[in-house]
Order: sequence, then structure tokens, then C-alpha cells
Amino acid sequence: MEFRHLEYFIAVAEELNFGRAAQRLQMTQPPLSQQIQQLERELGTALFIRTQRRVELSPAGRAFLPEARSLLKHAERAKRLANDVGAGRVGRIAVGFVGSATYDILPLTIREYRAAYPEVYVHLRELPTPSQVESLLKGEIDVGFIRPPIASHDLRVETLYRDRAVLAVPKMHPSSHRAVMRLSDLGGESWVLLARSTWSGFYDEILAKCSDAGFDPNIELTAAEFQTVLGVVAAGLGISIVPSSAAIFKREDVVFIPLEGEVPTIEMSIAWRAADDSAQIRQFLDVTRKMARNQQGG
Amino acid sequence: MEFRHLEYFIAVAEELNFGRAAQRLQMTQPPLSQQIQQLERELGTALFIRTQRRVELSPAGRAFLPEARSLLKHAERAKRLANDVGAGRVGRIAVGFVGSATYDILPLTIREYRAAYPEVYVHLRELPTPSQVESLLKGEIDVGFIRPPIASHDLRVETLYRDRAVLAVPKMHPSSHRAVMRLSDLGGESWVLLARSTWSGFYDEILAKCSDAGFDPNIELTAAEFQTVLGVVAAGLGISIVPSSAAIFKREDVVFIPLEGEVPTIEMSIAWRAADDSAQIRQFLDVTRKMARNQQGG
DNA sequence: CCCTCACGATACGAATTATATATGAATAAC
DNA sequence: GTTATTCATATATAATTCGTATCGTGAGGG
Repeated sequence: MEFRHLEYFIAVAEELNFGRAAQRLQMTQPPLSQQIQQLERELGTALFIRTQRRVELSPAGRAFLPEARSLLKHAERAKRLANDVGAGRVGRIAVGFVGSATYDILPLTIREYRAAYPEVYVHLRELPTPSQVESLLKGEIDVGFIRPPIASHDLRVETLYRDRAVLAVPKMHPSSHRAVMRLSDLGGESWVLLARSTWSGFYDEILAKCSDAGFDPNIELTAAEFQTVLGVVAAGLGISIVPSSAAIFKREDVVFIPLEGEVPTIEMSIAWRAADDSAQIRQFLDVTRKMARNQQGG
Repeated sequence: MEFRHLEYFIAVAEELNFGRAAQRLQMTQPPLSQQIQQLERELGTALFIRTQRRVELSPAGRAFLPEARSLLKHAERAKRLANDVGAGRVGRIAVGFVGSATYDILPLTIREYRAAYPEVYVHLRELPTPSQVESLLKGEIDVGFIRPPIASHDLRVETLYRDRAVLAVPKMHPSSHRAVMRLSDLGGESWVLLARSTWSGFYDEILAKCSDAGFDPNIELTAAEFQTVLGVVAAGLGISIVPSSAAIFKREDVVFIPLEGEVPTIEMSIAWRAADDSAQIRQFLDVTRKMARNQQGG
């Protein structure tokens, strides 16, 4: 039995006339008769009673008709489902992100993506960059907002935007009134940095830039989140370098001062499996890129 | 899309290897690859990710797999249903019957048929013979226990059993002690007969036999059921002729006396549409004939 | 009563389609 | 580097569907 037989059967059952049914099916009558006979042979029962003048459904045919219809409908649904999933209109995508992505790019992207693909379930998971690399490779997440650099040939990385690094100093600090500063002025300070485990690239680069500027920073303490870093700065325990976007945590007692010259690169990137060319990923990346562009302009 | 494609897809999805799947399907690998490609083209999406070394399901394939399985199951159910209905194992049969069939043949037959075909819904309807003829022709009932004769070329009739006609007289009747009587002895009696509308053949035959016996019966009244007839006989309003099976309505005040010589034919028959050669009818007739034989023997 | 029409079944050739064989390309394992 | 494995492609063959022509059978009309 093939779907063809079901379509033929339904046509004959509705027309109760082989000739008209054949016409409707864009074919001639003899093959239609044959196909119906073939179906009846397979079912082991007659579907029609041919009374040499009119055709009518047998009890078996009457029972089979709704089944045949529902089978065709079911098949259509299955086809559309496969197509929808293939086109990324329905499904699931697991998104990893570093904490600092929640300041701007993540909520924008997720909101936009959900509006465009309401049938895709978006699973969100906050993870530091190294864990995201693992999770991507394991397939636990499909895409991740990360802080470069990462090293894996199986992953693709794309920079979304670059942020200026700015100095964060307590309001009571003697230099808090200055419009701009340079790293080389800061040799004697105590430092509060974002923990290396959260963003190793940033940490290492700050150390490298300080070294270039001729000093070895005196690191008072490290914290896992920028919010905590700023809290500690506010308490007067030291100064820090943060992305300008961290300024959304506005505080009365902290002042942000732009840095002159070579500053640490502060990039937000998105990463995904190189082997994954699914529509979901493609579409999610498109939305993300668009949001990144908009944000950079603003 | 045809069922073939679904079977092929499931095989590949389960083996995740075109070669082994082809082997399982008793075919070679190239046509299997082609058929899968054809299916993917129709669905507008890839079902597998071929990574040149291993095959895995795409998201669309993962979504489509349970649908494909359920479609095949659904098709199997539909086939079995058609076959069951065609073979008369499930379905519905509407049975008409005259009141006097409830004395013996009807309950026996229905009980036996239900035991043999528990999935066939048996619809029962009490109707006098002429109404059954109409209902059979209209298709409102499929088979009927009737009292012959009936006249219709579109119906088939088969006699199930013949009953002796016996005389029913009140206990106080002067002849109530006699072992046997003949119609010709009964010229002067008052008669209570089953209404002509209930069983015209019987009524007409009694009149004919009486005429043969040399008298014209004085019909006091007619009733629609034998039970009522016997009640009136018991009340002493007259005597009657009834099938011996009507003796199940045993009453203290009525005596049944066998008739000698030519007695009215008392037949129970079964009728069905000549055009109807459905399995249900065939099987119901078989059961009915078997019950009729058993009963006659007993 | 014969003729014609309508309708489904059958017979057979043509076209389409699925399948098999042979082969290629790419990758992983030794 | 070589071999084995695996899926894709090209071409040939087999199967099957489909179209054309025709038959058989009732029903309706003249």
C-alpha cells in the first residue's frame, strides 16, 4: 500500500464513479481501476460494491475511508513538521552566555529572535567562556556569547563588538576628577581585577599591557563578576579596568575614566560549532549580528 | 512521498548506516541513497547529516522519525480495520424480528452470534413481517426473522423451522380433555385470531383451511400478539390456533390440543437482501441455520 | 425488441520509476 | 602510503504504473 492508493481510493469513494474520479486525478480510468483492485487485494477485502451500473462503498470501504483521509492529513502534518524544523521555524536552541552579555546584547538578541521564531524554544545558560567551549563541543549548547580568545578548530568565532576599556576609580581617589589617564600613570596603585577563571584573556592582557607600561600591577583581589569588582572599587580597596558597558552599574561612589593609548581589547564574540550548519544557528547568528550592528551604532 | 520512503527512512535512521540499512531492507545501497534524497527533496529539508564517515539524524530527521513510525503504525491499523470489517469480524448488523421469534430462535441466535463476533454491534428491532420487508429494502435492517410468505424478488428467504399448529381452548371448554381434534369439528366455535396485520399469511391460511373443512369461522376478535390471543382464549371468548411454541406462555386456564390432518403451515423464516453478500450476513445466516437445526432436533 | 449509451474490466504496449551494477570520492585506520 | 569503509554518482536493467484500444454488461430510449 502506498499513499497513491489512498488518494485514488478517496477520489473514487467521493465520486462513486471511476471515470470521474480518474478525471479528477488527472489520469485515465483503467489504471485507476487496477490500482483500486490492487489495494483491495492487499487489504483482503473489497472496498466497493460494483453493481454494473453504480459503484458504492462496501462496509469495509466505509470504515476505511476516514482512515485513509486521516492518514493523508497525518502525512501532510509530518511533512510540514519536518520542513518547519529543517527551516528553523520550530525546534530548540541552547544558548550559552557570559554574565556580561546580559548587559545589552543577550536580552536584545533573545527578544528579537523569539519574536521572529516563536516556535523555537530558547534554552539559556550562563557559563564562563571556557565552560562554553566544552559545552559547545559536547553539544550541550549550540551557540555561545563568549569572551575571546578561545582555541578550538571545531568552533567558529565571530566578534560582535569591541568595547573601550575604561578605568574605574573610587570617587575619593585623588585622580577621580581627571578626564583621561594612561596606564603608565598607574604603577603605584592597588588593583581589583575580574577573576582569571571568568575571562582569562582579559586578565592576561591587562597584565601584559601593564608590563608594557613598565610596571607589575599589585593585585589586591579578584572577583568573578564586574558588578562585584565595582563594589570593591567603590569600597576604596583599589582601581580596576572594565568595559565601558559595565558603566550600566552606575554608582555614586565610582568614577569611570577613559584610558589613552594602548588599551586591553574588550570584545564580545559569538561562537558555534563549525560542523553545525542548521537553520536555527544560521538564523540566530543573523539576528545576533543585526543586534550587534544596531547597538554599535547607538 | 510514499510509504516506501518512510520505511527506508526509518531503516536508515535506526542503522545510521546506508549499507546496513539497505541490507536490512533487502536491497542495495545506491537506490536507498536515492530514495532518501528524493524524500529529503520533497520535505524540503535534509533528514540526515552525512559527514562523509558517519551518518546522523538532522533536527528535522529527529522530528520526522516518530512521525514516520506512527504513520506506518496508523496504516497497519487502517489495513487491519478494513480487513476486519470485510471479514465481518467488526461492524454492525441490524436485525428485524417478529414478536414470536423471541420465544426461541432469536435469543439463541443472538447469544451465539455475539459470542462468535463480539466486535459486531447487533441492533435489534421488533417489526411485523410487512414492515420488515420494507425495512430490508430500505437498508434499515440487514436481516429479518419473518413469517412467510413475502413477495419481493430483491429479497432471499429461507425457512428455519416448521411448527405444528395446535388448538388453544379454554380449560372450561367441553372439548378441553380431548387428546386430538380436527378442524372440521370446530365449525360452531367462536374464534380469536392473531391479527392479519401481524401475520397475514397465517391468518389467510387459517381461513382457507377452515373453508376446506367446510365452514367459515366466526371471528370474535383479533389481537396483535399470541400472548394476547391466549389471554382472550383463557377468558373464554373463543378458541384459537397457535404455533406449539406459543405454549411457552403456559397458563392454568388454557389447554393446547394437537390438530389432526391438514394444519396451517407455521414457518419461521429468515430474510435478507439478495444483493447483500457481506460477510456479516453470511456469518449471521450460518449461526442462525445452526441454531435452527439444533432447536429442531431438541 | 433492438439500438445506443454509460460504465467498469481486461489486454497490451509505452513510459516512467525503482532497483542493480560499476565506479568514484573522501575519510579513517593501520 | 595503503587499505577499508562509506556514501554519492552514472549507467543499465527490471518492474510497475499508466495510456490506448477494446470488451462485456446493464439501463434507457425509440
